[in-house]
Amino acid sequence: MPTIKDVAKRAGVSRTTVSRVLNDNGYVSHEARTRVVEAVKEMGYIPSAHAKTMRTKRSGVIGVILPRISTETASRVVNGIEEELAANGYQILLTNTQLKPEKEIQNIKLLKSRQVDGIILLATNRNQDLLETIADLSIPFVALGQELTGVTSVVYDDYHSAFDVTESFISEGHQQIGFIGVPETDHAVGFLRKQGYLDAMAKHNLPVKEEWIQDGNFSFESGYQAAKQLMEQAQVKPTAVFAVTDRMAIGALGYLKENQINVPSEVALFGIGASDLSKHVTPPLSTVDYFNEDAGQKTAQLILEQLTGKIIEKEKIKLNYRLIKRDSV
Amino acid sequence: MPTIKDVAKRAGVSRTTVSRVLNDNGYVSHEARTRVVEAVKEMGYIPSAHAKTMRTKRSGVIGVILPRISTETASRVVNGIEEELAANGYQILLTNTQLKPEKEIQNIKLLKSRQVDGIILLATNRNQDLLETIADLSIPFVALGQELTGVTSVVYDDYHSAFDVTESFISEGHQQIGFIGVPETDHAVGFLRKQGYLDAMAKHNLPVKEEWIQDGNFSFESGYQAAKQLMEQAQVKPTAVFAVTDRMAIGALGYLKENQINVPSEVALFGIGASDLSKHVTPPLSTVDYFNEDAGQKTAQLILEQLTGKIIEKEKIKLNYRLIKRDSV
DNA sequence: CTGAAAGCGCTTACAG
DNA sequence: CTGAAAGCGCTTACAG
Repeated sequence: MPTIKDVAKRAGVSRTTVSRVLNDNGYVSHEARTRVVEAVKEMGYIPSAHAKTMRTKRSGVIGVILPRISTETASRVVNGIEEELAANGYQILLTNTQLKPEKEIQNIKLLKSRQVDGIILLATNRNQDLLETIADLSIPFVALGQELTGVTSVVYDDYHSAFDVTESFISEGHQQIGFIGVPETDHAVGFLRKQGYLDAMAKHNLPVKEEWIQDGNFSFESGYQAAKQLMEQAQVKPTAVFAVTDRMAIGALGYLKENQINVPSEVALFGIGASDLSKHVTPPLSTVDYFNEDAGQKTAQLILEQLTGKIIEKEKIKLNYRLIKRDSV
Repeated sequence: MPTIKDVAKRAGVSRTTVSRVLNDNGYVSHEARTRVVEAVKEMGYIPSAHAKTMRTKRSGVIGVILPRISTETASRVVNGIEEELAANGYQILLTNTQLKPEKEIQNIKLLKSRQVDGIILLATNRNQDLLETIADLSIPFVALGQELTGVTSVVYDDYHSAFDVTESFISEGHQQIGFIGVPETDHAVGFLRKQGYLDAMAKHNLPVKEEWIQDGNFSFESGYQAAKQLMEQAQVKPTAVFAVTDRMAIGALGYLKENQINVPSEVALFGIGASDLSKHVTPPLSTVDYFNEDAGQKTAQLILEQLTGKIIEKEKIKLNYRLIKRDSV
């Protein structure tokens, strides 16, 4: 691998001059510039990003921490982030935590050791350890998906969207509404969405049976099992089911179809996520679009603002959403 | 940010000693070690990966170039790669080309400038420029998805799987079989799968009408349009349709259902990819499982072998596949 | 068992 | 317009 020294020698100039040509800053005579450009091309010279980073304290890389790499949501968010960041000359370094909270902290340190200029975390919890690690960090940081205290956060409107879904069921005449959630350690998906459901029910004076509330774990299978519980164990069977993710909703749909329970006439169904899947199952699943790409883009913009020093104080941004009603209701 | 110098001062030793403790190599007295470990903890010292890379010429990072980040296939492959690489102490740097061939070369250079120890490319074409760029590269390189001449490649068995799908239709009595492919610039998906289809037809002396062969572009919509062409334009209508990707197959399914064409009794349907989607549409789609995670893992293993110098000559690995027959046939 | 010094490949004041 | 020199934060012979 040729270095800047080799290029300098070949072009008959100093390293300083080569650097100036490469970065297009400072005065360089036309003739010198030409010789350098030529040498670079001839030698196939590629500057070392590490040396540059070390010297300038800027890597041009943003670290992105995902809970899991192979989910539609994550993919879309990353697309939004990537687009915005690439347009501004930044690259992404992706890591994933396999949903293990301890790996979040580990990954933050790893990214820091790689001198990333900022970190975006798709958050799934609000552990104290995590918050402390972030507080100790001296680089721009944005959390997406959970509101973290003291941290610039972009969040979906989990509460209101869940509220709206529930109210939409109610407005269609449903009174017994089942709920498939996830554990509340995931504050956004587990707690807030459930709260939206409960508050909507309460607002319309509809009692909620304990047995109507089931916990899943994001998987199809857990949605299937939750639906089974709902339909086989409950004294009063729900006429509508709200699952907080499309995957679980579709798992539930599988159970219902398997047992000849018609959707929507016997049980109406709603999910969240606007996944490709939701559009193509039969009947098409009603769901909530969280505009994940926009979320990624917005998050990237916040990082960029911090990077360019435009903002100092921590921001909280709540995103829009949209109910998509399809034949499952 | 504290550096190794600060730690050394605090611990009352030289940088050399700190380095030895950090990397656990060379002799260090128990006492000195203890002081260093303590200083590191107290100061929250995180070593600079860049400085280390620069000095050692090893970054511990493997670059992975994806055509698109938000596809199920890519996600699964990355999962397989990540798992294998992480287990061996390597990290991943992801980039994506947005399906633009010129960005493949650009990304290779970018990764090289970041001193990655190796590169994995999920390939979509076999351009001469690309091959030359790879040949000039002096680091381990593995292509996945296309057989690239002179490059260690891991490929799916596009030809035989397509052959088998077609023969499976034939064995069920189908004689008019439509085909939804992609342009042949994608040698694996465009050319080989079509060849498998054609050869299976030929083997059974079944003529193939030109109008039975349609090109899509991987999208649902293109599958929909292709099916429309197939069913509305063809003189002799197919009784079975083979789409080379699940997305296109499901697009086709959309068209068929919309037009009350029963699947499978009027038109049988097969895809490739074993996507989540395929399992959950109605009727469930028959498809081919390419075991993407295993593919990623195998690819990572090849990179690791090159990294540790176990192999020199270029390898070609063809992966297994499995037909999954569901109610769409 | 320990440390001084060189060097990885860049950029950036500084001096001319 | 140009270059010599210092320095970014590490590791690694080498010498003791």
